[in-house]
Amino acid sequence: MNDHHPDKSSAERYDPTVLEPQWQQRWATDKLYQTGPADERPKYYILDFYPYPSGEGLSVGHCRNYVPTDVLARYHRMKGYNVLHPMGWDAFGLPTENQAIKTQTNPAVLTKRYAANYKRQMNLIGASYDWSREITSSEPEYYHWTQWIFLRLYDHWYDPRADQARPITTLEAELAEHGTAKIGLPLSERAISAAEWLAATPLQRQEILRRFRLAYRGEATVNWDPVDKTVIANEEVSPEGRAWRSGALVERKVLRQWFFRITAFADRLHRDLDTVDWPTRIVTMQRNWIGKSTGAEVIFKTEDGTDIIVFTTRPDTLWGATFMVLSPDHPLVAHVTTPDCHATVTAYVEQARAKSAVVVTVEDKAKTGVFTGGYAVNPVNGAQIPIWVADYVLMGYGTGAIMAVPAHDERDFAFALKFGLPIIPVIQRPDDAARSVLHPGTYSAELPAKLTEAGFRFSEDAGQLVVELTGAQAQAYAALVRPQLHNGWTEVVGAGWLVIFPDTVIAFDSADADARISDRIRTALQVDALPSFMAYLVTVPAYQALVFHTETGTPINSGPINGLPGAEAITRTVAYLEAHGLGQGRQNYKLRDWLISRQRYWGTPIPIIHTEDGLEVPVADPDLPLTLPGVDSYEPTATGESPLAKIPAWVDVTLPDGRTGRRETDTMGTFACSSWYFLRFIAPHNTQALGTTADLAYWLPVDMYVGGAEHAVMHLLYARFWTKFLHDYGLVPFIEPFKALRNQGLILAPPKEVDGQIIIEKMSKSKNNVITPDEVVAKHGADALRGYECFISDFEASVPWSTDGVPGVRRWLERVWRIVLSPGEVGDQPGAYSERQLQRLTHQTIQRVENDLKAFKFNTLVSALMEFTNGMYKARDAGLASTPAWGSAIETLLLLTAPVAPHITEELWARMGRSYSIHQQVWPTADPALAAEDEIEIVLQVNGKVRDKLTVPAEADEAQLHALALASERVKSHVGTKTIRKVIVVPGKLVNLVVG
RNA sequence: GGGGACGUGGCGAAAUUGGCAGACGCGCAUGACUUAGGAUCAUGUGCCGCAAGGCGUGCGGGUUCAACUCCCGCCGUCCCCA
Repeated sequence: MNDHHPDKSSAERYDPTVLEPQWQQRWATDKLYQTGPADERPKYYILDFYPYPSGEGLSVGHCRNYVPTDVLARYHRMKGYNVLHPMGWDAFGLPTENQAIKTQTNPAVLTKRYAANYKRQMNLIGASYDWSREITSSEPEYYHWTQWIFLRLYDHWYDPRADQARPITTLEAELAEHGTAKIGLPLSERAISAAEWLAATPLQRQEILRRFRLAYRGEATVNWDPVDKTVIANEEVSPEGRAWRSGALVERKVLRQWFFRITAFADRLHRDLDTVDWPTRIVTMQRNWIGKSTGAEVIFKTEDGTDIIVFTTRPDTLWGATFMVLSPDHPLVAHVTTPDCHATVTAYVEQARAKSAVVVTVEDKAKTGVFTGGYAVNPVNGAQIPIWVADYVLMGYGTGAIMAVPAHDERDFAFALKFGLPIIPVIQRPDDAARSVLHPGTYSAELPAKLTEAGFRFSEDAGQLVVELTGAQAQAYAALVRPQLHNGWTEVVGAGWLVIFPDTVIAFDSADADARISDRIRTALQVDALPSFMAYLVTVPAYQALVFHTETGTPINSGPINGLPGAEAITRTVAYLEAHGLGQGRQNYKLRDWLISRQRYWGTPIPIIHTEDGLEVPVADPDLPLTLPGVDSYEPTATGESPLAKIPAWVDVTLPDGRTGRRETDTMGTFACSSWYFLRFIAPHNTQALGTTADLAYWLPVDMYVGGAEHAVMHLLYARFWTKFLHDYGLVPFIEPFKALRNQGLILAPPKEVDGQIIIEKMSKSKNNVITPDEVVAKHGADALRGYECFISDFEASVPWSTDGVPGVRRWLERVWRIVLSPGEVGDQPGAYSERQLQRLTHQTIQRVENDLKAFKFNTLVSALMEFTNGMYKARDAGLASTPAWGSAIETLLLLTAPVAPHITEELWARMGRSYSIHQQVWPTADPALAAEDEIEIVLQVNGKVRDKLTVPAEADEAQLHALALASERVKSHVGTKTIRKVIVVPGKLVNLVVG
């Protein structure tokens, strides 16, 4: 190669717009990225969240994850892995359907058009997807298997003893023999006897099995989206009660809907989060969503012996339960209400229903509730406690009934104060803090001196004494104070809990004591009504911080569990309840079953037929896929029925046995499709099966799954659920679908200045600030775009797009271009850079790039390559371009850069006469010996400040460094006459002299 | 209200996890070269100061020979849950 005027010849200039399409075409022709079958190589399955194709196409923000996953795919191919890197389309769903209605176009046509555009853009940026495995969830070849899984779920139940899903036939056999006796149902669920099962009609049996099937149709109060005219899942409702997609205020309706029994898998979904390499943020969000709590069901009996089951996470506070609260929807409300309370209770329940029918609101409203007139018995202490109805207890959580322990639960405390119910502390404060207030004129003049003498700390203000105590001192304090009280009373509050009158001391330890204390105080205060002692205490400012706590601790006033440590108090109470038939331990979850019904056209049809006599008949496997009919109008009906209901030719069916029926007209929400798509990439064209177990076992789980954090709960939770079910079913041998997960940060619009203020907002079509990959590629090429997508910032950080960033990366690529094609023969700075240095840089860069890839640090990976390139310019100026180290450096630079910039490296590889394709070469191996430094720079500090730097052999030991540091002139001048007190030597790093 | 994350030059950001703060890039400045189509190359670029030197990772404390990093308390931004 020659050095004559290298830069100006146009043939030599880097022109991505010419070379990129050429190589893309060649790769496609050669099927370079097509993944073969399972083989002996280790596999690497790297997957992007499959996108919902919209008419707007991809922005540079969408490429934020497509580029890094592509880099990883290319890297792993070069490392010798069998790489699966597929792409498909999440194609069913409302946006496309709404678009179809608006434009009077078939949604399948729109989907094809949008997906084709996405695919074009992905190819434009050089993504190496295996397009032979492309899937589209709205096509019958795909949703055939969505329906197939639905039917398997329908045909299974969850056996809590085996902790796995089993065929429904096993349940039927068990019901015929034992009923539900051995299944371990929660107390709050109605048991079925074998006799009852055997005597049941088919319709009754269907109702019983519905309680167990993993896919079931149940009546439920659901979230109705009045804009999209469909039901949506709880997860799709925002905390403000708005629909996730449409933004409409959600209404509540009672409808028959299809559900998946995800709650059966709640514990495994919670537990197995321990086994995945996911961002902790996402793991925490999933845990919170599942909301596991451990506690107990407790049986409270009403006066007539009816059981009311409550769930509590704090069985240790049972002795402090001074009233009960039922949800307005609780079935026993009418039963416990006495005739004279009937009118108020009925009115309250109706009003509560009306409130919740409008909006799902935040639970922050004022406490409301009414007394039913009924009483229940506290099972552990026999106390009669009133039963109230209040809307702060929700039917959907726990059992819809609670025992109220106002001394240790915030909502109960507020409720009890508002309605004058007794509040009895039953858990010792862990800090044992207590206080006593002595009012002016109630105590003798000698008391302050006596308190001081006895060692009590107190403050005095205008004759009011506030004494700081511990619970342990309460009795001694009472003995000291009582003789000095000549008027009124005082009390020990917080721990120790005593009321001290001149004539007696009363322990505040029961509802009974509460009544006696309140009586005396009421008389003393000369008030007409004082509902409870606590109602008085909360009016004393000095007591406010001490009257209430929610911590676990040692029980007091709690009979047999008094004095036990908190955790043991809970287990002992549960054991006590179980031994006496008063309750049982139980896990509870906030997670609700997954509502899958959508009253819309553009979704997977649910393969169930309803016969005239009310029975559900699943569509037989050979009749799958059950395809969507072609229709002219996609408009949803306002009645809560899907548009499919208006197509008799599709809806009305005759079964082989002659019965007639109607097809289910609800379709499945799109989260059903996305709950298993990662499995279909293994066998996208298999018409006989979803996939074979052997292939699924080879390719899965997904090794690296990359997408946005907005799917933290819904998609990832559902996909995990289906995976666990298919594991129990025997199709797949793994329990978690996604081994590792990473979330890309958002790319925002470039900052713009409006009225002197810098504004950064999200890219959106409506704000007209979207930057497309098309425009960037046209200007600077795909490789520059890819490089900048990597370089822009840490992968997980949100960051505005900078229009100046791409040219910077492009300049680097041009430098690579020139250094490879026109290295020059002689440099003008001979000796400034050594061959050994170039060699070291080469091998250090291999190490850095590889480490950065493993750590998902694509930004520092690119800067390592830039530094490598800069180093090569230095080497060239030093005249190293014809050395062996040079050739190796050039080759390494191209190989390391190939994943980030596949086009330019392929072109340069070819121009160097190397064999096609660079993407099929072996990744270079770093030699630690060649990467090692033989000289390093050591920092010399005096009192922690850098005063000098030394270059020393890398292996210099502590003693040598010590000596060199003391010999440094600059160090000496800073030490001066001061004494050296200490010398810290960190070999390879620094020497710090501590003087003074 | 509870939980979590973050806060570093003019800008995007690095920092092997307690050891030289600001790598790399953008921008800017100066120079070289050139009939410049977003050129290229070299040098410089945290702040204050003529300098010696000092000050610097949101603010205030603490631990340590040594703190962007660990601890405590504030302030601010964002996210999740109520």
